[in-house]
Amino acid sequence: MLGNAKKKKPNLRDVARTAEVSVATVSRVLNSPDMVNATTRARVENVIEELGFVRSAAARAINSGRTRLLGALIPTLDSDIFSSTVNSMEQTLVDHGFSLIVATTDDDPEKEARKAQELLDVGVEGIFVTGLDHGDALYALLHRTRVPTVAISFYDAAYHLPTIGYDNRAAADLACAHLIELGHKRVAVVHGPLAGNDRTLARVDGARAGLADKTCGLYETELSVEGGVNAVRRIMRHTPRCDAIFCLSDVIAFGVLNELLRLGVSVPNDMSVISIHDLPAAEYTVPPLTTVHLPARQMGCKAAESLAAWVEHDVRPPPLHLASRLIVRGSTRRRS
Amino acid sequence: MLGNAKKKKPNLRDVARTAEVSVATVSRVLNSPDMVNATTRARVENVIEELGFVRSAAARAINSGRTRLLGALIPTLDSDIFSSTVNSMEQTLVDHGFSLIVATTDDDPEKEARKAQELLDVGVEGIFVTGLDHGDALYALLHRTRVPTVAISFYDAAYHLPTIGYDNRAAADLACAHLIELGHKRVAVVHGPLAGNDRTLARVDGARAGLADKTCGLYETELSVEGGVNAVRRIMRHTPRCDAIFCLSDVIAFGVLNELLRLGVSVPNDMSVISIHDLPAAEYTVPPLTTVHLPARQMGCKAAESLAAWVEHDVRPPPLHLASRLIVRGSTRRRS
DNA sequence: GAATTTCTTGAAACTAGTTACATTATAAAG
DNA sequence: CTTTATAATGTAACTAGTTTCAAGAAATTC
Repeated sequence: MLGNAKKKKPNLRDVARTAEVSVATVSRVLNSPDMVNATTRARVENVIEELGFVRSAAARAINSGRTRLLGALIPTLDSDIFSSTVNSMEQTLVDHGFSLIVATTDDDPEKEARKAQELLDVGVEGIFVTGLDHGDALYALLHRTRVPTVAISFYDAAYHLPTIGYDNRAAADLACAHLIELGHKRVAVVHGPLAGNDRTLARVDGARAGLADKTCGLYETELSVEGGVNAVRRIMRHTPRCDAIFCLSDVIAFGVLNELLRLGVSVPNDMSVISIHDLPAAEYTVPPLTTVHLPARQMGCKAAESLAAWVEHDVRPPPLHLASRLIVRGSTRRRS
Repeated sequence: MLGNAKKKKPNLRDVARTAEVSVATVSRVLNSPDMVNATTRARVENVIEELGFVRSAAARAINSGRTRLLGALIPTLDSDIFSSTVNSMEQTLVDHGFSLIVATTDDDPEKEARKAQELLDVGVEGIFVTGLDHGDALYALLHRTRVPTVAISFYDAAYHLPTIGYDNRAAADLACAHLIELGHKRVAVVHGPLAGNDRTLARVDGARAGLADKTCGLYETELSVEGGVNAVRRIMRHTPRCDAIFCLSDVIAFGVLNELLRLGVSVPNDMSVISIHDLPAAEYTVPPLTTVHLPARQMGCKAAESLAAWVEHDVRPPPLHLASRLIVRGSTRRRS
């Protein structure tokens, strides 16, 4: 079983020789069968089958100058936050004849630049990056190679790359406005890691501005359910008298909700909880989570279409703002 | 801004001409700089920089016969179920110098075969498939092209492809044994769609066998939190007197837990809930979820290593069984 | 000072396809 | 029975790199 792969794989010339036709004819059988006489075609097709010939993608690419490959630089797939976006990206891209290479960066600029180089090495024709804040190495690379690149998860018309996403600051504002309108006075803000994460940073800015003096502390934690659980423990130690917790991401909110429940803190009676993202599960928590909906799928879809069009027709897409909107459910309540 | 991409991108020959050296020298500067005189190298490097030369991945691939691309056929990324596996796959693959193309199949054999063809068209050297049950078209394709392929999410030593995964049936058995040991008599089983999903099917088989006459109904629902919520509603209508709910997937269990809480059914006092997967969030539900741990990350990692080695050194990996184990937390309790 | 070794470099032949152009044969039109 | 059109196929030149082999120059050894 080990040594049966000895003979190298056949190429176009091998097929041509065996079928006693020219390479051009074989190529025609592959690409425009109608041009080839039915008898000849059948003979060639038999030989192809017989030899197990598979045409080299690289050789095709070299002629067309096209690889039909796009790359996505994503912080991580190991979280609901990006996986749905990547999913819809991939689905949309297929319709445009592209394949998607995913590369995770862990929000590390160095890793990101390295992976970007790798993407270019394998020949991607376009790149998706996440957020606006990237290392100089990446910018230099993108500039040098002029690869079409769109930035997702963040809308900023002034950015030097087309951005397709939502306004993270505005999303935080929406949530804050809701809390204030409900009469909240002491809001704890829980957010994921700030290091290298401009999306979170923008949300924190939005929260700071929107809450003004109604804040009672910023809590940084991991971007996970566990992170939310831990944050609640800290909040209860430091500012037990706060009346609302604003989570800058749904996954954190899930943990917060669970831990509050465990501690016997009633949501929304004793504590309001609000968040940003609106993951599918947000509708089914207890109580259902009030959150700012971010159109993650739509973003994946639009970004895919934009980059595909850019690569295909050389038209740089305009930045696209996807509106976020507040979804009021049961985790927030008016204070008396 | 539109018309500046008129001139085509420079190639090796252009660089050679401008730098007044041969193509071989330019190639050497790129691949083995030490062989080139420092002065010449500097000159060539300047020209490369100046012209913005980027070497064609396709042309390189054609010579090496390598694309360093692998493809993964995954039901969906839009769920925690596969995203962590894909994430660890990608991370591991990078260390071996491969890039990963993801292709989602929605558990549709036709879509899967189509995407497999697309993967081969772009030149992947190896493929990951999910589960064991695939369409004839896919098998034919894999057989014809002899691409190294490993099947994940399912261990079966007898399968014609190397499998790397856990024993889904045994995982269900583990959970059942626990329920029975706790004295449960009436267990409702909630599972995701069976159509084209051999993993779920195996778990259902395991549950049927393990539970024997202790079952009180099989409930099929969507593989989501919402699916779990809906299932509870149906269970309460049809078999309100059951004393345990066995969810064949954590995401369903999350919904089940939430809906039971909303209905005031105490877990584990009135109802035990057990599940399979052990997603990170399972530790932080209320109560913490008793579940069978599936080593999803480890699977991604091992699968990546196996396929990388197969492609690289032509050694077909042996099937690999990853043990699942019961994690007893707070959602199950002994019946009196 | 001659012989040998090492360092650089280039010409040309590869890799595996696609495609423009030429050629031949057959069929239809005049 | 030519002339013209059409279909089918082949030749060879592309695509963009890598690599082998040989040659020339410089450095080292005898």
